[in-house]
Amino acid sequence: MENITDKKRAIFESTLVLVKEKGFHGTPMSQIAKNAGVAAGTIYHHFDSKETLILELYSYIRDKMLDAMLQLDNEAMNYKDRFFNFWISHCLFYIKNPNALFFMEQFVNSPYSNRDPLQDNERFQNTFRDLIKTGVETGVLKSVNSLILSALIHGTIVNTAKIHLCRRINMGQAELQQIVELIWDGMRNIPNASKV
Amino acid sequence: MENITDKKRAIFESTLVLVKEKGFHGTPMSQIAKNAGVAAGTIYHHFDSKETLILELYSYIRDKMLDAMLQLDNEAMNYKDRFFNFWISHCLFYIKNPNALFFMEQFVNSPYSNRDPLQDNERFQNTFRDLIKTGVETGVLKSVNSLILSALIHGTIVNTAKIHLCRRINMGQAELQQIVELIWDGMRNIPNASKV
Amino acid sequence: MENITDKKRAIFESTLVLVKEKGFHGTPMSQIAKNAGVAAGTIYHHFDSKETLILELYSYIRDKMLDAMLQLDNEAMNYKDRFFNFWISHCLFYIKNPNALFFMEQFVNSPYSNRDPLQDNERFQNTFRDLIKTGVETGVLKSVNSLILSALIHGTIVNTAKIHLCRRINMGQAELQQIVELIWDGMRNIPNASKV
Amino acid sequence: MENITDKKRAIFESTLVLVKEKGFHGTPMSQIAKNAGVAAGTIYHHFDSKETLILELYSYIRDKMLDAMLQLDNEAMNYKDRFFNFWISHCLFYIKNPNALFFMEQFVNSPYSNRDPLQDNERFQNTFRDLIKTGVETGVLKSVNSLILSALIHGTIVNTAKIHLCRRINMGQAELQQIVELIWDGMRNIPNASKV
DNA sequence: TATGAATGAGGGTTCATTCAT
DNA sequence: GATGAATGAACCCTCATTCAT
Repeated sequence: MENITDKKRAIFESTLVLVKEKGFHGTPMSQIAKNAGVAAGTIYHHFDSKETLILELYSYIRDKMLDAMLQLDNEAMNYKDRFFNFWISHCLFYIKNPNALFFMEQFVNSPYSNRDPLQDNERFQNTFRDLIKTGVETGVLKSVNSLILSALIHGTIVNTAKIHLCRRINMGQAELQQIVELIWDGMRNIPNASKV
Repeated sequence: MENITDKKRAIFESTLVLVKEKGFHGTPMSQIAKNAGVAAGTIYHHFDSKETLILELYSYIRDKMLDAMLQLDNEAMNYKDRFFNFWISHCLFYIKNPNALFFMEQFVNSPYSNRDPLQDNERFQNTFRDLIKTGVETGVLKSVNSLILSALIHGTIVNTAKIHLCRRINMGQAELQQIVELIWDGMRNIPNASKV
Repeated sequence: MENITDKKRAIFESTLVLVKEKGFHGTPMSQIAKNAGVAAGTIYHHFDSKETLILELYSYIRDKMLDAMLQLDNEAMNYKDRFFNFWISHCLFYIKNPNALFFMEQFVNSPYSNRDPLQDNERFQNTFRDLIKTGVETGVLKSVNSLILSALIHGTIVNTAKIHLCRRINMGQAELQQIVELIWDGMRNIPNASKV
Repeated sequence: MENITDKKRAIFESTLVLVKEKGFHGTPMSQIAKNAGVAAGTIYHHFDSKETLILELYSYIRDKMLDAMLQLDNEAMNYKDRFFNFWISHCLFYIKNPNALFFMEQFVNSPYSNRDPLQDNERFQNTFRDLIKTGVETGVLKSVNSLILSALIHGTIVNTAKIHLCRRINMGQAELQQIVELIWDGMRNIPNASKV
C-alpha cells in the first residue's frame, strides 16, 4: 500500500467521491474509470474486481486516517488531554474528509464488510483502543469492557461529525470541546456519581 | 399504513431479511417476490418501484419501532427512570429486531435517504427528542443543543445493539444498565463535574 | 357488428384515441380499460385478445366510414360530379375523424394487417372501386387497371387529409376543389393530352 | 453518418428486416442483436436506446435514398424528363428496397415521428420539392401550393410501389411510365383543361 | 501497461391475460 | 356479465469483466 501508484490513487479518489454521492450500487466501474482519467480495463490491472477495489479502498482510507491520527498523539501528555486530543482530532478528520466518513459508514453497514460492522472499523483504531484500555486499567476510566467503551466512543465521534455535515449544525472548536467534555464525564471513573 | 395488506406485509418482511443479508444492491426484486411467495409483477401492484418499496419499508419499520417505544413510556415516572427506560427498551428493540437495525443503518447511510443520514432517523424519534429537550429545559441534562444530545444518545443505542449482535459480546440487562448509567453520567447536569 | 353494445363501443373509442396518441405498442390494455370506464378483465368478455380488439376496431371504423360515404352518393348525378363528390366527402371524413385516419394508417402499415397494406383498405372502399371501374369502362377515365387507379386516388385522399392535419395547411372547400380538379385532370381520358 | 462502422451497419440492416416483418413492437433488441451478429449490449455502445436506434435508422435510410435519387438527376434535361426521371427512379428505389419502404411507412405513421407523418418525410425530399417548386414557378405545373403538390406526388410514388409489392400487380417500366404520365397530366398546367 | 469496444448475464419493470369473487 | 388483483414471460437496458490491439 506504500508504493501506491498515481493511477491507483486516482482510481481510489474517483471511487471515494462517487460512492459518497451515489452509493456502491450507483457507481459503475466505467464511471470510476472515466472520473479517474483511465480506461475501464485499466482498473483491472490494479484490482481483481470491483469488490477488491472497494476492499482495498477501505484499507487505503483506514491507513490515511491512522496516519492523520498518529501525528497528533503524544504519550507525554496527561491522560485526559490525550483523550480529548484524540477525540477531537479524530472528529475533525471526519469533518474535513466527509467523503471518507460517508464511504466508511456505507462500507461498515454493507455486505462488503463481512457482516460485522464493528470489526474492521475497530481494527483501524487499534491505537485508540489501546488508549482506552490504558484508561480502564489505570482506573481513570470506568471499569467497563474496553472494547465496548472504545466502540461507544468511536460512535460518538462519527455521530458528531455527521451532525456537523448533515444536520448543518456547525461544530467549531468550542462545540467539539463541549461534546468531548460530555463524553468524558460519562466515561471517567467517579465513584458514587450516578445519582440524581 | 394501518390497513396494510397481508401481501404488502409479506413483501416488506421478505425485503427486510434479504436487504439485511445481501444489501440493497444484492437483493433483486425477483428474489423478494419469491421469498414473499408472490409473483414478480405483484410487487408492482403495491409499490411503484424498488425505490418506493425501500422507502415505504423504512416508514413501516419506523412506525413499528415507535409503537414499541411508546408502550414502555410513562410520563408519571421520574426523569431518570424514563430516560433509562427509553434507552434500554429502544436498545432491546434493536437487539430483538436485528433485521430492522441493519436495514435502517444501511438506509440512513445510503443515497436513498436523501444524503441526510440523521434527518429521517430523527423524525422517527420525535418522542425521544422531546424527552431530551425536557431534560435540558428542566436542567436535569447538560445545557447542550438537544438535537445534538438526542443524536448522540441514539448513536449509543445503535452502537450498543451492534456490539451485542456483531461482536457477540452479550448484552444482558446488567450490561445494558451499566452502559446507560455511563451515558447518563455524561449527559446529566453536575456542576463542576469535568475535572480529573 | 350491428348490435354493438355500449361497452364495446366505449372500448373501441378508448382504443382509437389511445392508439392515435401512443401507437399500438404504447397502448396497454389496462389503459384502454381505464379510459373506457371498464375493468381490465371486462375487455376479455368482448374480445379474445388485444389483436382481436384491434382487428375488430378496424372493421368497426371501416363500416362507420362506409356509412358516411354512402350517404353522400347519388347515382343520378353525372360522373364527374359523383367523382368529385366522393373524393371530397371522403377526404372530409378523414379530416373530421383524425383518430380514425391515424389509426387506419398505422394499421395498414403494421403487421396486424397481414402484410398487405392495400388489401383491406381497398375492400373497405368497394363502392369507390366500382365507381372507378365504371369510369374506366365507359371511357371517362383513362384506360388503366382500375385497381391501380382506385389505390392511387385513395392515396391522394389520405395524403390530402394528412397535409391538412399534420402540416397545418388549411384545406377548405376551395383547396379541396382545387386538388380534386388536379386529380381529375390526371385521371380523365383526354386523347393526345400528354405533351408539353 | 459517413464513416459508419460495419457494426452499426449490421445493426441497421438487422433492424430494417425485422421491423418490416414484425413491426417496431414485435422486434426485440435481443433479436436485432442476434441477427446482426453482435451481443445485446453492443447495440448500446452505438445507440442510446431502442428509440434512438429507430430514429437514426430513419436518417440512415433517408440519406441512402437521397443518394440514389441524386445520381439520376441532371439539370440539363427538360422539365418533363426530369420529372419523369425523378418519379420513376424514386419509385424503383422503393420497389428494389421494400424493407426501406415498409420501415419508413411504419415510421411516419408511428408516434416515433413526432406526430407529423409528413414533415420528416418531406425534409428527406428537399430536392424533390425544389423540383416541384421550379415547375410551379416556371408555369409548367399548375399553380398550386408546391408543398401540397410534392406531398401528393410522393404519395403516388409510395402507393405505386406498394401496389407492386403488396398487390402483386407487376409494375414494369411500361406500367410505371403509364402512371407517371397520368400524374403528369394532373399536375401540368393546361389552361381550360378541366372539362368533361 | 493501457485501451475501450464488446460481451452477456442479470437487473428492474411492463403488460397481456387469467380467475376467484 | 363484471371485476381487478395476481401472474410471469418477456422486454429494455446496465454494467462488471474480458481481450485483441
